[in-house]
Amino acid sequence: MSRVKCPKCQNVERILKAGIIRNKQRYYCKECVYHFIIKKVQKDNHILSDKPASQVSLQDIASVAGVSITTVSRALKNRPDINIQTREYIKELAKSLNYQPNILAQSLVNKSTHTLGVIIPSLETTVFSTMLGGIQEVASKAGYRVIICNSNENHETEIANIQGLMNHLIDGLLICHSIQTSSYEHIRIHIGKRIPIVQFYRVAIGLPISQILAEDEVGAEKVTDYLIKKGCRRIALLLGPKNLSITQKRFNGYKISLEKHGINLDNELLAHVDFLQESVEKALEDWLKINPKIDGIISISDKSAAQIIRLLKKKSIKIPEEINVFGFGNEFTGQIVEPELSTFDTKTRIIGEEAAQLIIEQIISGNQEVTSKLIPGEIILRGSA
Amino acid sequence: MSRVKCPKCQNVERILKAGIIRNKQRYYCKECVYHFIIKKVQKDNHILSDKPASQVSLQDIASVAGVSITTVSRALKNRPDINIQTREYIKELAKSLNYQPNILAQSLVNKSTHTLGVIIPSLETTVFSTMLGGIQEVASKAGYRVIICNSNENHETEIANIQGLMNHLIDGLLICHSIQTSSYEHIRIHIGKRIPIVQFYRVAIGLPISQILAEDEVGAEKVTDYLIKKGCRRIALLLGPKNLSITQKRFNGYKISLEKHGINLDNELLAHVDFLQESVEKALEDWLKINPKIDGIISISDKSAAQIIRLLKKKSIKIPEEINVFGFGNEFTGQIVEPELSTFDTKTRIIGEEAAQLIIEQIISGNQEVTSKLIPGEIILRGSA
DNA sequence: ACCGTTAACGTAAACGTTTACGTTAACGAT
DNA sequence: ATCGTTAACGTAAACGTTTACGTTAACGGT
Repeated sequence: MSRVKCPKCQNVERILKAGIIRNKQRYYCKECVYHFIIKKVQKDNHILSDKPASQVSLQDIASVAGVSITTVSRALKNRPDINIQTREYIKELAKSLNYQPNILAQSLVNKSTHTLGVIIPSLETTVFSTMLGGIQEVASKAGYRVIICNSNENHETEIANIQGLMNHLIDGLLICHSIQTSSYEHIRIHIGKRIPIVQFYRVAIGLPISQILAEDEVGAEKVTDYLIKKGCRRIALLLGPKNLSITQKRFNGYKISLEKHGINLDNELLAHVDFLQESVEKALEDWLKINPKIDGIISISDKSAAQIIRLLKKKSIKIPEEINVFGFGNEFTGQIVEPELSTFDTKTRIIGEEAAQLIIEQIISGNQEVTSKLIPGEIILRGSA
Repeated sequence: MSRVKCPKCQNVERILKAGIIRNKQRYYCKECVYHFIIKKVQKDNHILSDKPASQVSLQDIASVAGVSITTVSRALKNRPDINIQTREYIKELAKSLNYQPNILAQSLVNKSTHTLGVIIPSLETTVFSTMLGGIQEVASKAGYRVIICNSNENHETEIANIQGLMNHLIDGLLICHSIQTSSYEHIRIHIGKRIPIVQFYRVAIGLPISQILAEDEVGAEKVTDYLIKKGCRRIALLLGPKNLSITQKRFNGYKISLEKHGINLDNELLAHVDFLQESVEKALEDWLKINPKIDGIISISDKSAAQIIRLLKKKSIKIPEEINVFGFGNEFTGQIVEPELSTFDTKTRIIGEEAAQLIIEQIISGNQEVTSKLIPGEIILRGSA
C-alpha cells in the first residue's frame, strides 16, 4: 500500500502502519519484524560534524589515551590509585585537547554548584549595588559564583526568583526583601532544608533564619540624639513603607531618643515614601506647611536627603541654620551636594561581605544555627547638620 | 590474623587483606568470595533519614503513581501519548508532593541552561549598575537568569570568570571589558563556538563579535562642537586608560571637532585617569597651571565631573563663566551638584537592554552574524555649560 | 608452588532528566 | 478469527561526571 522501504531488510511489500507517535507515522516490517519511523534527511548533518560542537569530555580523553573514564577522572583529580606516569600523560593530553569539565555534570553528582543566589530589590540603588560588591568579593575569594536576581521591588518577582534558584542551582541564598514583601511563606517553606538562607539589610522579623543587619535602631537613635543636642525639637522623619524592617527599626530608634529627651511624638512629622522623587517632594511640601516649623529632617537614604537639600535651597531655606538634614547610608552623592550631607554610615559594603561570609560558613559547616549580627555604623558629620 | 568480620557470611577466620584503596584497608573473605571495606559507622545516619533531604524526583512520583518515569515526564511536560486522566492525576500528585524539577539535570540533557553570563568591571559604578538593570529586565522577561561576574577592573579575574562561565553554565555571554584588558586571546578562543558572545559599552575593537555601543565618537564631537560654539578654545579632555575603546572613540570625536573648527590639538589638555578620586584631582591641578588657561572640561564620567565642579568651586573658579564643565553618562549625581551638570546622556540602560536582546536573539536563532549597533545619545544642557 | 598482598586499572551505578524506540491490549473492519 | 491500526504505556540510552566496588597481573615470602 504505502511505498515505504524497511531500513533493515529493504523490503517494500510487507510494510504496515504501526501507530502514530508524536505526530509521526510509524511502520512495521513484517519481513524482518522491525518497527521504524521515516526520518527526515538531516540536512545539517555536515554542519554538526564540522563544528567542534560540544567540548571534549572525559570519554574523549579516555578514547585517545586508551584507558577508562575512571582513570582519566582519577588523573585529573589527583586521586591516588593511579600510576604517576599515566597521570601526567593524561593531564598533558587533557591540556592539549583543551578539556574543560562540565560544571553541570559535576554539580549533578556532587550535589553542589558552588554558586550563591542573591535576591536584591534593585541594582540601581547605591546601597544595594554596594552590598552586592561586598558579596561578590567575598564569594569570589571563596570560590563561589553569584547569581543575582533583581526583584525590582516586586513581591511576585521575588517569589519566582527564589523558586527558580532553589531548584538545585545554588548552594545558599542571600535575600534582601522587596518593598512589597509583607508575607514570608515563600521563604518559610525553604527553611531548614538543604539550602541555607541568610537575610540582610531588609529582613523579615520573626523568621528563624540568620540575619546581617545595619544599626538601624541605634543609628536612628544616635542621629536623633545628636539633632536634639544641637537644639532641634521638631525633627521630621522620612521613612520607607511600613512593612520594612528598616522603617520599623529606625522609627523605634527615633522614638527612643524622643522619649529619652521628653519630647512628644508628633505623627505629622512622619512620612512614608516609596523612594521615588515625587513622593519625597510631596512629603517635604507637607512638612513645610506644619506649625510649629520643623527644624530637622532625617532621611531614609542619602539620595532622598540630597534631593531634599536641593529642594530646600530652591525655597531659600538655610541649611543647617533653619533646617538640619541628616541622611542614612553614606553614599557618594552626599559629598557632592552643598552643603555636604551629614549621614549615618551603615557600612553597607561590610553588610554584604558579612552576609556572604556567613552563608558560606553555613554551607561548608552544614550548620544552620540562627544568628543575628549587627554591623556597627558611624555618624559622619558634614555641613548639613 | 585480623579480627575482621565478613559482612556477608559473618566469617571471622578466613579474612584476608586485599589491597588499600583510597587509604582504606580492603578485605577479602575466602569463605564467600567477597571483597569489602570496613566502613565507619554512619553516625549521622538518622539525620539523613529524618531530613526530607533531596527534593522529590520524577522517580518518586512514578513510584507513588505506579507508573514509569517516562509517563510522569510526559504528563508534566504536556506531551501527547498519554491518557488525559493519567496526566491530570500525575500533575496533581506532583503538586501535592511539591515536585520541583532539577534544573541541573534538565540543563545537562537539553544542553541549555537558560542563563546569561555577564562580565562587568564594577558593580559600584553607576553606568555599570544601570546597564545591568537593563540587562536583567530584558533577560528575565525572556525567561533567562543572569550570572553576574565582577571583574573588578582586573584582567586576570576577567579571564578566570569567562573560563568558569563557559564550562556549560551559560547559553550566552555579555562582556564589558576591564580597564586592564588589552589582549583579547581569552575571548578569541570562544568565538564561533557553541556560546555566542556580545560585547557592550567598552569593547575590543577588531574582534569578530557583535557589539552594542554608546555614541562615544559622535557624542564627544557634539559636546566639543557645543563648547566651541559657546566660545571655548582651550578645552581639556579627561579620558580613561588609553587601551579602552571609549577613550579612543571619545578622543577621536574631540579631535574631529577641533579640526572642523581649525583649532590645534594640544596634548597638554589631555589627561588619562583610572577613575579614582586622586587621579582626577591630580589631572585638574595640572590643567590649572597651564597657560593660556583652559576654558572647558569634558569628563569621562558624571561622577568625575561632579568632583571637578566641587574642586573648582573650592578654588573659587566660576562655572560656567570661567570654565565650562561637561559630563558623560547622565547619572543622578549630575542633578545634585551645583551648578547642575551638563552631560551627554549615553542612554546607558538602553545599552544594557539592547545587549541582552541581541544575545538572546543569537541564542535562539543560532545565528552569530557579527553586528554593531550604536545607541543614539543626547546632549542634556544644565547649568555647568 | 602457593599464598598473601599490592598497585593500577576497569565496570557500573548513581545524579535527575529527556526521548528514541519497543511493546501491548484493544478495537474496528474484513 | 484474523489483520491492520492505534492509544498508552514502558525500557533504556543519553547527557558528563564521580565513586563504590571488582579485577588482574605481579611480586615477595614461605
